[in-house]
Amino acid sequence: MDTEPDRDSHSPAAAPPDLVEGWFIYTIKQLELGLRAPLEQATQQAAGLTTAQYTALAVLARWPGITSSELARRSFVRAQTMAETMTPLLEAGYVHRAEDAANGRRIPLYLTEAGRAVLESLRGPVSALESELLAAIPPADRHEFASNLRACRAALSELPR
Amino acid sequence: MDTEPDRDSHSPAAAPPDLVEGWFIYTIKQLELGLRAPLEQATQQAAGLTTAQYTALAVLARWPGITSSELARRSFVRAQTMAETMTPLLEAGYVHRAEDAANGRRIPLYLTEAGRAVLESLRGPVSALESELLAAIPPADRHEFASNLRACRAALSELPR
DNA sequence: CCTATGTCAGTTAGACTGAAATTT
DNA sequence: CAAATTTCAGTCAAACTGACATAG
Repeated sequence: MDTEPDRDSHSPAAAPPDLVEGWFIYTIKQLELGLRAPLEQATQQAAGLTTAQYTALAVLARWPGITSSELARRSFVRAQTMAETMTPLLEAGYVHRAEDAANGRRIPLYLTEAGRAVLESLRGPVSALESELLAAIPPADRHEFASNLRACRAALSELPR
Repeated sequence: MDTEPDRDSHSPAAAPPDLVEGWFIYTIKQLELGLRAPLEQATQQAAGLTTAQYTALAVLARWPGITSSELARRSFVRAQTMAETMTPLLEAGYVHRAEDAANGRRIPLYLTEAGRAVLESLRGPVSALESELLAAIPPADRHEFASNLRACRAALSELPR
């Protein structure tokens, strides 16, 4: 698996094995691309959601009362993008906009019961997909793997703009 | 970091902490989104490449003689998408199309010297970005982390279509 | 005949930038 | 006045589907 490629005639001096830096970056990109289709299928047929909407709901489930802008920052997209993602979720009644007494601009968001239900309905299909990938990791490594992946995300959010 | 969110009034019985499955899937998505802008900036200003083009070159560096279709499969995109990504790289002279004596349909692809050079010129900026993220992982874990991440990618490529 | 590669064409989800109004 | 949130509007890279010729 992922053995070294053949070094053939077109590689005069044979490129150094570490020519390809960025393995982490493009592996992440490949994973995201590869997950896109099966996740879209799962979320679409189980709940009529796009993956962007599913992700927004999932993050919102962890951070109830968050605003759309904050949700955008956590998700590494612009506020305008998140607003577009949220619109159908608000219309579908999966998300509720509350008023913030202390700040007229902030609009805290919450999952509704319907929103929680739709997320719950996706647990099966999404977990199944996730499990198939995580099955490739030794059980003893999984907790550490998860925390390291989250550590990368945290580092990413602290990058200079 | 990533502490438990407040359980507030809108969560009547307080959702179970594991309501949000799919942490792996949406963390991957967040990482890809968060990496998009800084990577685009690095590749664009150092070499005038898009991230898709950079990724194609990086994969091609590891698998010289691969065809566009095979490259597409490895990258989890359709053949048509990869063809579009390749076109500017061929025109720029970063990639060379060879003839396959054994099979008139297959067109093996190779990095040219210019292609290798442009990849080399990106090592610095890309590694810098990558290093900032990987710095969040204990050095002793890094090798294991890399191999586990690749294992997930391998599992993904073996998913039933 | 069936499959895979390569190519032309059109489409779309989901990001982006720009700009404006509102509030702290 | 500066900074942040929300919203309207337009744009774009980069994926998608469909169709078709050709090689094996």
